[in-house]
Amino acid sequence: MRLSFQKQQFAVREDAILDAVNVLLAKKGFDLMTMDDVAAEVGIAKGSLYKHFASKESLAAAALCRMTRDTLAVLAEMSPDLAPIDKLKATLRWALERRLKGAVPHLPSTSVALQRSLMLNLGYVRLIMKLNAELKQLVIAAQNEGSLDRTLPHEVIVYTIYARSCDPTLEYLRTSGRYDDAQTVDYLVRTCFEGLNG
Amino acid sequence: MRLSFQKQQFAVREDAILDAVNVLLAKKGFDLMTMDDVAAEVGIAKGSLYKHFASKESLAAAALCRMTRDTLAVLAEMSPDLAPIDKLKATLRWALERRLKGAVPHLPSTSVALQRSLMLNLGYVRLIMKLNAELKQLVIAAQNEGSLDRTLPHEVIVYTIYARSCDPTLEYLRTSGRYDDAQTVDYLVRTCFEGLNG
DNA sequence: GTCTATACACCGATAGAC
DNA sequence: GTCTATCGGTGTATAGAC
Repeated sequence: MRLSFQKQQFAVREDAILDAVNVLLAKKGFDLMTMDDVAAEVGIAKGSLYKHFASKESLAAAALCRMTRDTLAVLAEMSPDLAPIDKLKATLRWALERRLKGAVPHLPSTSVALQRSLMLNLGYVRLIMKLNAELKQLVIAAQNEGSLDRTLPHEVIVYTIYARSCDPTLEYLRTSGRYDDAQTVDYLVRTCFEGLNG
Repeated sequence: MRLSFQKQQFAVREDAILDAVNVLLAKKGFDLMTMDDVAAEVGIAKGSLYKHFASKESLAAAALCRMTRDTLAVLAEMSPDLAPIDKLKATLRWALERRLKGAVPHLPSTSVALQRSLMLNLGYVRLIMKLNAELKQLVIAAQNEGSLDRTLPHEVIVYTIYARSCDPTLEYLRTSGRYDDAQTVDYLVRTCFEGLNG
């Protein structure tokens, strides 16, 4: 069943809003992002935002949900032949490349206020738990293959990969200007899995 | 030359203010920390804060300067017999244990606003550059000894250690409640240097 | 130097016309 | 559903009495 023209327009507009939110979250963080900023970036009035989203929190939650869904889609589309360890590396690589393109990192550890409200958002919690479960399965499979340290709890591994995907080192290396993007991403992925000792 | 009683009182009061700032920065982050919060935590009036510090930014900068000085002191007091790689590990371990005790992480990657103002604070920049220089020397020495990967730029190594000291993984593992503090710190230090592959 | 009181600006959210 | 206008609340910083 096709969507009506109005519904399509509505969906397109909403996607544009989420794009703006993504840019602003990456640039200023949740606490410093204002609804005026979002409205200006989209090019609509502030009041109109509230016809699409009930609050600033739900706006951010929607943007983060979309990104989590994208991550799940990337995982789902990977070749089944790929080894678990390579799937994990590819996912981290994808997340870092996406951040380089201006996307907000996965875990909004930047704002306690946002974290709190997200934990109350059922849709977001459901998605993040699904992603956690898939990553956990990959970690366990990689441990069984011997490509990840068997003595580490999978929590430690999953969180460490998450953290690396949000790592400020990415920004620091980029602003230093000494390495191109591909090289930077390589360094981050490699040191995450192989360590600094070499 | 001894300080007058008044001067001593002033210094003690100022240290108490910085303690409060440290607690609040760790708990709420810079953007959400208010001067009312600080005043309430110290137990003085908000107006009095401005007799000690000119602005919220300079207040946060002073707290971070104190912490950076502490880090430099820890480095200075280490036994000269300790291998460079072990000094680096011990420094990371110290930073993580300090965070577990409620201290703010070194790099305020949590707030773009704070980062900006800090880069304009000459005192802070001088301290952080001194710390960077010392860490860089340790990294190079460790690379020469073969205990750190020689193919990695020292920038990558130094930033990665910094990032690990601020890593949200610490909070996640703690709130999971599955490991005690010592175990948690061990996991973080070990995976940083040895990687996840084992 | 500490307090109370306040100036001034900004933000999230809403109201109401079209 | 989009706009303009505005309310209520809060935050930084300052003024002025003591």
